[in-house]
Amino acid sequence: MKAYEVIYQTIENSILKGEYGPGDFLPSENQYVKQFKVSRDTVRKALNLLMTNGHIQKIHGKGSMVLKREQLRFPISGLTSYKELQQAYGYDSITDVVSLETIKISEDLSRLTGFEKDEDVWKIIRTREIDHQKVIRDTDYLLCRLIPNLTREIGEDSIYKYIEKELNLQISFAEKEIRVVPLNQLDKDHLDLNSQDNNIVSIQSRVFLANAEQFQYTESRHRVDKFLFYDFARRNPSTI
Amino acid sequence: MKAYEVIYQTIENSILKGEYGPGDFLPSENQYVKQFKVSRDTVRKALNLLMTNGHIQKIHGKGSMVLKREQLRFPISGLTSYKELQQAYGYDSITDVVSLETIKISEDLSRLTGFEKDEDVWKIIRTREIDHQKVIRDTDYLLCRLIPNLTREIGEDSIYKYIEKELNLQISFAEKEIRVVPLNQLDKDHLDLNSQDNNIVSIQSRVFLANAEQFQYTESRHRVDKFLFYDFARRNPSTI
DNA sequence: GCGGATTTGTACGTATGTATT
DNA sequence: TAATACATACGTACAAATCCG
Repeated sequence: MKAYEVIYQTIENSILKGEYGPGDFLPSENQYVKQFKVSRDTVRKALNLLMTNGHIQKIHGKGSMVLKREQLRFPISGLTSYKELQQAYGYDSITDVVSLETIKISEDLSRLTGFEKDEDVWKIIRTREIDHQKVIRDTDYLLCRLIPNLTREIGEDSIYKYIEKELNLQISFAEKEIRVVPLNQLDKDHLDLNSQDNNIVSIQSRVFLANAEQFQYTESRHRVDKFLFYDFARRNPSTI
Repeated sequence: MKAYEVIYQTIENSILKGEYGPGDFLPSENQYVKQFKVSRDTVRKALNLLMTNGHIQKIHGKGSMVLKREQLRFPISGLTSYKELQQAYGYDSITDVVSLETIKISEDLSRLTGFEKDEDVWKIIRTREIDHQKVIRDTDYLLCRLIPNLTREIGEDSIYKYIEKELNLQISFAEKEIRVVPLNQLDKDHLDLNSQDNNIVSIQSRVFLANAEQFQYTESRHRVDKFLFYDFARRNPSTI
């Protein structure tokens, strides 16, 4: 592991363990230099990561203050996958693979997904059951060229885990749009809805690898009362 | 202006002008070192900023590729204020100040807003009219201690501009939650709603200064059909 | 209010590692 | 293999904000 990653994780753990609480100041950069026997540059990389992730606020001339983060959030931001969320928060949750097939991208699908026309893609539809209610319906399109094999088992577990751990592809960034749209027939067929519902939350995202190649388009539809988006944002992005 | 900011803006402008299109590679770091007569460290800060803002993707061993960003998005993320959005996208838009008063934070309000009990705050309610329809209703709470004066005129223009330009306070980060909730009576009283609407999008945010002091709590309620959240996110936050 | 100590921010330079072509 | 380009790491110097006596 890289030096700044080791330092990042060490400090993050000490925050998560409560060794430093909200409002406390971390040791100074120079103290960490001595502790880890690295250059200040390396310490600063770790601290800047902690800052962009919302753990601390660096204050010029004072030090690095630990922030209080509201717990038990649903961070759809930052590309966290459903499976990771489920594990992190221990939801009583089941994924059901409704369908799995390969199709060719049409002109309409090309506009929607961002994939080139005539590309071969996997199309997988899944529902997510939380507390014994089906409240999320995902439709994924994944590039066959990059993900040659896809099974129902992978779909029931975690596609992201498969892509990163098995295929060793590096998922890097995503564009995402969130809207509220009318229910459609597929929602009614596959989800457990409330009688007064006429809308659903739609999250469309295009996901890219480190080489800027798009490998996924997803629409994730959430029953409105089960949807919560939490975001931590900096105004002048993460100073560097 | 700082050296890396100058370089950032120069490169950003050349991208926005179309000098480099999607898929093109920027000059290498070393070429920028020569061009701007700075160290490579400084060039890298500028390029990393471009990367976190979604303008480019740096690819190890290859270079910095310009990404295609979908245009005309509504980036509520990144703390952009309503007024800035309006100016950027030229919406035909009017802000109406419904009420403006100072109140003392009660125990309930303390839990909601994150402010300490008994703090004095401004409470300002505003509606936003887009294309001649009132579709957004904002309720802001602002700390009197930090923002001593607030007028209807400032509320009609831009509170953020006032805070940053006039008071010279540095807005730094925010936590934000987005939900879909039932309409309430105030929504019905102050907004132009569609007959079939029974829900509204609620965005709650707590906003902090560079010294980690919270100065604002806002709930922004959007008519569902006028709500669009656009987000650009990196998986391993902005490498540094 | 001032000066000095501490702490973070910016900038420069150098060396080496790793991915791509 | 060699050249190029980005990534990591170390070190130094000075600027700017904060704190305290």
